[in-house]
Amino acid sequence: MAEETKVTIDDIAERAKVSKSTVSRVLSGSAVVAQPKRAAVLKAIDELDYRPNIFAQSLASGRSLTIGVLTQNIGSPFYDAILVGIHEGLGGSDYSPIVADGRWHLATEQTALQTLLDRRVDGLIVIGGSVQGSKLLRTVEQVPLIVVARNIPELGSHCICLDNFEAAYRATKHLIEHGHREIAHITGALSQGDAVRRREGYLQALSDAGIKPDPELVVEGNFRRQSGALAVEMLLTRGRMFSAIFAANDQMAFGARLALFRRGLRVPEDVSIVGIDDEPASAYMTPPLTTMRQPAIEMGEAAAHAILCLLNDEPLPNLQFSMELIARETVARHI
Amino acid sequence: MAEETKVTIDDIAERAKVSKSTVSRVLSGSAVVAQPKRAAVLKAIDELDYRPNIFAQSLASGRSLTIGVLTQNIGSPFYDAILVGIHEGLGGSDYSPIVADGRWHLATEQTALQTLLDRRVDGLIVIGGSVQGSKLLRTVEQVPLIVVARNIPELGSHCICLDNFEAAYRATKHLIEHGHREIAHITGALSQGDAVRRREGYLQALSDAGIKPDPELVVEGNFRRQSGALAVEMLLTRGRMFSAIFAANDQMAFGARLALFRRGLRVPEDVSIVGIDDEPASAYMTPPLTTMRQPAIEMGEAAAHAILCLLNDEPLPNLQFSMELIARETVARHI
DNA sequence: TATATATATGAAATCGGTTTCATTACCATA
DNA sequence: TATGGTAATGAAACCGATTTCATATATATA
Repeated sequence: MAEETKVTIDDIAERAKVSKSTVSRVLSGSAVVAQPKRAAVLKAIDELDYRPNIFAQSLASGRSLTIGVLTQNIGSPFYDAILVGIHEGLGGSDYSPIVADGRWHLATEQTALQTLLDRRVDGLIVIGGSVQGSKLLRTVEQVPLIVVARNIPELGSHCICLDNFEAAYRATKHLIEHGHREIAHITGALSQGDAVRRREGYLQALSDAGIKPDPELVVEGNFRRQSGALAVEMLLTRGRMFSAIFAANDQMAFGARLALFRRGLRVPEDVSIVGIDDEPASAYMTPPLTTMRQPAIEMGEAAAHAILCLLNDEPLPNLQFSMELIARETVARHI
Repeated sequence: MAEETKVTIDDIAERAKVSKSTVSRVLSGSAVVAQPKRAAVLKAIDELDYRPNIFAQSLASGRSLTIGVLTQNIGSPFYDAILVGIHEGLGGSDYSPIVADGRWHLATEQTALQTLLDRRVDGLIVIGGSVQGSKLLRTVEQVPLIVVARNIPELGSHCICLDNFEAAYRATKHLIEHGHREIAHITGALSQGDAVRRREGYLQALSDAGIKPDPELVVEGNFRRQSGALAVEMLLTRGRMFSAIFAANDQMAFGARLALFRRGLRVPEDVSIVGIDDEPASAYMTPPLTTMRQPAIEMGEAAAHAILCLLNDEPLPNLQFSMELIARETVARHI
């Protein structure tokens, strides 16, 4: 491409009249170097605008200064928010994240994981996903691992996740407390544990309130907007009455809200809605969506910090988070 | 961490009874290897589950198999959509993207750029941003570069961008054609060229229709939802009548829509809205937002393909994209 | 059959650092 | 003054691949 007079550590050593060992030492601070020499080295580095070759560094030291991030769906607000947090949390450290996308597809996910491992990441953050815990367990022997937004019992303390059951329970209870009894539920993809647990929380809240769950009122979605709209259509054609909808995430709540709009049903006057996530767009739905807030950015940051701790053999900080009910304007009292 | 009997190329060579040169050759396909030996090597690789050390590869070959992506705002739907496209476009190739975030902050952006360069990326994709063209021009001498969502004249053919002037012109014209004459405009952050060009398109469309632009009807936003809401508040307090709003992006259109809702103004009966971007959420606004579609994912994919072409010394494909009007339900005829 | 050419392979150099180990210089203690 | 210990430094080995170059073998040509 161009002149590209590559400056190497030897050039610095020569110019500073020291050995490359010494240059390496001032670079990494791995040993004390006499002040005059250190100064000479620094000066040479500056004058030649020297940039250590990261491959050579990695090869020799065995560290890549890279954190692998395995996400499931780039472009999804919730997952992206976690990524934001991770970037944030890694900022200032020497580590750069390198993210691979599993696209909620097992084979893709495994390939992505392998790619990350092949790149010899120093740490791994897995967001959601469906790779078996056992496989991850094997991974954890190779590289420090933190799991976000998914609970893997075997990995207990290394998981940053929330109580999905409880979140759903509280969301549903919120509706019940507003007088609703016919509460529909749009589930997430039931192949995912989170979706199942949320449904259980919903069911439990109903029975605790003495309401007999009606199977006709729950329809399976897939966590995406469109499925929320479809679900409402289905609910409506089934003909069962309902005064409220608990959607397993905000995306589906948006979809549901649009479908209701199409049918001329008002929110919240005719139908109340509660979602889960509190993604950035939720506050700007019309009307603003009542939802259970997942602190996605904070969780991402926590994951980054946790990985850094693991890398420095420091004890893990507290990784507990909980959901918070954000009562906005999509829930009305039902008479 | 564990047993970790690292398998190296020498182990493979030994087991397959060939030299490491030969192993390297079958690995990279850089030269013909006799069938029996090739088979032996492959067998050994498989049996030992050998994974080449990427640092050693990179150090020796000078290639990192890594594409740097400099974005400006992880978590923003539009930018994230481009990232999705890039991931998509790189999938299947041997290259992995590594993304750094400039956060629309010059110093941060320069640091991020330097990080990417220090990591010796083989190619660079810059999304938006404000680093001077001249600086990028110097960068382009070090590494193949593609710029997305920003036009840098000096880099002409390496830019994937759209005609913002025209998009704004057509969006405004769409409103005019529906009988609107008092059309407000919420600009983006005017420190960004895109925002300026969109405003110019808006202004031009007005004058071409013989409408005298009213400075009171344009308010500066910053491309974020909240600024859209604020802008509407401001417009309303100014007291100037307007029957339509052209927002420089969808995010601000969402904000505007919420503010109108708060004031009891109906969309589109009382006020029509047009945005720009057509981000995924736009189709789920209530009512669905009329907007100019930017093919973000496609642009990201094109950027990835273009970089790959550059890397293979192939000619660049066509990088022309254009915006398309997506007429949904936020524009009504004004009498 | 002798010679030229092409093909497959291995030995060794190289990429640019880190790290071990030995050496030297210096200071404190006996 | 002799001895032990410490601190700073350089030489050289090493990390694990790619690539150049030389060599041996096979094939084609005269």
